[in-house]
Amino acid sequence: MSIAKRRLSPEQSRTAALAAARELLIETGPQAVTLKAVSGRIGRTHANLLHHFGSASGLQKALAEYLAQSICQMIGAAVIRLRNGEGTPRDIVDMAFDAFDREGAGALACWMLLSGNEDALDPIVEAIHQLVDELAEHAPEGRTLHEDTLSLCTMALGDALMGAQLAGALGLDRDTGRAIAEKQLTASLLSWQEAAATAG
Amino acid sequence: MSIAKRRLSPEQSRTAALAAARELLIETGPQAVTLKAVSGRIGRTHANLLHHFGSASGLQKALAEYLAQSICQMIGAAVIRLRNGEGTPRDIVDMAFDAFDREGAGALACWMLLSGNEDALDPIVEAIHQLVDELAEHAPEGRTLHEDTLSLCTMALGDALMGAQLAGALGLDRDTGRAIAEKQLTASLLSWQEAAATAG
DNA sequence: AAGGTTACTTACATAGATGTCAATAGCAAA
DNA sequence: TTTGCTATTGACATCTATGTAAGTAACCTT
Repeated sequence: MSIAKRRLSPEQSRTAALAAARELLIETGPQAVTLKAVSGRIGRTHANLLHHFGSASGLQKALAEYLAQSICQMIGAAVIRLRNGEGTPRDIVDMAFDAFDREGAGALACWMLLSGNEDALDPIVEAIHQLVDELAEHAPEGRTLHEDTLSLCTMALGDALMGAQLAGALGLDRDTGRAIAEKQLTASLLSWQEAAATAG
Repeated sequence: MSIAKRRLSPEQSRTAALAAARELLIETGPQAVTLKAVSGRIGRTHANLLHHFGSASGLQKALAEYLAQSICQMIGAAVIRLRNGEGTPRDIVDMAFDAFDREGAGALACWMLLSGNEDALDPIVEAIHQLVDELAEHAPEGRTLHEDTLSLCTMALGDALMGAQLAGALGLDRDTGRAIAEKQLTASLLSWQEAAATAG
């Protein structure tokens, strides 16, 4: 009766599902990431997703992990490039803002928190933690990026969720938030370099 | 058969419902603000809420309006007090952060956006717009608070949603976000006062 | 080729949220 | 008191998301 599809490896299935979930998240928002919608997009049934992810919140958690890791990898690489004199602070700012905005990390994090599914946020925080730790290894003594990271992530999240509406209401350009963040990060990095020059 | 409760005026009913909805929002999050939960808390039925608010999204929109107006009124008063030499910039920062955090405005705004119910966000943006317009009337020439407002609201929203987790992961105090915002706002206000002193 | 593992499906079950509608009854006005 | 308005309720209907269970079939191993 049932015309079973070609069998995919669990790994392939999970990857396809997460890609579809990510698309839905970015296109239509968190509410659109349902078992039915995701499974439909990859040509399977919702029971299939339950088979692979155990539960709906299992899928959410896996999506969080997937997004957080790929984004943090991207940002980490950019920071290291900046250390080596390639690129500008603006690149970092843009990347962080895009991660929370266009890449859907903001919507995801927000979704997790609001749905009370707080432990599903762990992968995101974990990935940020890991990124910062890694970056700290290359930092000058007595100076960390922690406060800059906090400030940048906070502004990027807020901007992703409400930036467009706020800017519109205030008669400002859409990228005013980015510009402010860039100014702050640049100033902070400059003071850092000066401190390092003085110390060295 | 049915033992009808004492009849309240539509105004009383709406007020009681909105107060209950606000409590639920702050205590348990947006997902808890359902017709059943809200009506149960004020001792009515969910059909009663539908009678007064028309629909579930009608209730949400009314809640948004209610929160936005009360919060903006509070902040506006504080800004004016600051202008008159009473209080510190930190008061403004605290108020904005609390509005998005403890007062539930952040969760509400986020909820609106994520549920695709974007027009329900209008009252919030409208209230902010109104507040800023009102404050602008008392501002020195050629200088507005718009960028400061954007920056403050953005950071307050981001901090409300992810501040605790981020600070924890980065080994920072919970109020680091506020401290950063305070530093920025203070600096901006100082440059404003200097400019005003030079011009005057 | 035979058999076992398991990806996959269909069908069913459940729970919660939203919404409709007719009926009841509190309250004010006549 | 009587009458009209409407706040309020209970019962019912629907829709969506999630989850369960058992059967089917694809693929790998032997």
